[in-house]
Amino acid sequence: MSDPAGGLNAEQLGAYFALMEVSSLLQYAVDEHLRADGDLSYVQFQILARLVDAPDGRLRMTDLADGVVYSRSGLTYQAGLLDKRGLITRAPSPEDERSVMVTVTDAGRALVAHVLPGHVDRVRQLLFESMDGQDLAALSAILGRVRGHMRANPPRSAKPRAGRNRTD
Amino acid sequence: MSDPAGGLNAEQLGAYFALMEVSSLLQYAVDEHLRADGDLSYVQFQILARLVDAPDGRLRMTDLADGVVYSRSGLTYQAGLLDKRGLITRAPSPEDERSVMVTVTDAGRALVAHVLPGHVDRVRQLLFESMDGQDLAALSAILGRVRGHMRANPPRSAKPRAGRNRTD
DNA sequence: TATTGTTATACTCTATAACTATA
DNA sequence: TATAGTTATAGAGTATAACAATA
Repeated sequence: MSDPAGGLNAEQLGAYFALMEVSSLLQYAVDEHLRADGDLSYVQFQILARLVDAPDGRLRMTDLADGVVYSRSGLTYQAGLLDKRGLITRAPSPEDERSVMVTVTDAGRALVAHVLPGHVDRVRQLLFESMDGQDLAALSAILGRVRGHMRANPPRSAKPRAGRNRTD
Repeated sequence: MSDPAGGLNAEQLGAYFALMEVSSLLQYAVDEHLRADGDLSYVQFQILARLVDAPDGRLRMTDLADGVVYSRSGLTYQAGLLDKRGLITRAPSPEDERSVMVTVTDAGRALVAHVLPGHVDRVRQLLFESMDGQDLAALSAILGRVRGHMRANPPRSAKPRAGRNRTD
């Protein structure tokens, strides 16, 4: 039942396509809003939001990189942009001189606060307006489980390693 | 962040984050596979897959553009790459000389056939391995409804128009 | 040696506008 | 005039590898 000819049945295929289209449209809409309302990409917003949620508004670069899928250099690039705009500051960590502590500035907090209502509003309008409480509970449960499964089973090389691990 | 004004409750926020993470990881995994196994981006795979599904393996550029969110020039760019590799051909439509008919070649069909099993397998492993029949039915129903809602309510300007634009 | 982060570089992708041609 | 598609161009974003500094 779950593997006809090693593939997906019609319902699974439909769910897959629906998921891709929904997330794509949602991503597009949210990105557009963040850009128009705060001149932020979704990645930049994620970085700021994480910092706002962190104790003292600070995180190490490495901690920031976890969850944001990109490479280290990609994070450095984005952090550079945010730094230039005065939304974050970077300073070497006193505890470990190799690390860089990233801190949200007041301007950064203000921008997140400015952008958040509209952001959340788009998500509600697009994603939740056509769902009732039961749908929400079901979706939460399913996606939560899937997320856990995905985190546990990185398909091949979800994240690049620094050292050995070179086979091609 | 815990109480966004007029926004989402904790469960909604959690579902939103879960959706974004799941789709992001799935997109990443699928993209990686397509690139490794067929040197195709997800967009290119979508184009080829649409053509394979189309009658006679042919579609106009405009028809291809619908559903693939990108701009016309973006589609031209991608089609150019596929053309160069001999996976599609392009020829002016006999019916309407303005249109360009895109056709999958045998090589294009072969590549899709080559890549599809692994593609579908990744989706099954990542997305459906942790779901039972009930989950699948619920997810299908919910996402199908959300998709319909999203298609009916483009947030602002989901697709670019040729003529006059807003001034904000 | 391993880890943290930056830089240099090259490449992919996307969007805008100007352009051609057909209807 | 409106539609279909291409081209030129510019910009954002990402990945890789080489690099420096600290543990």
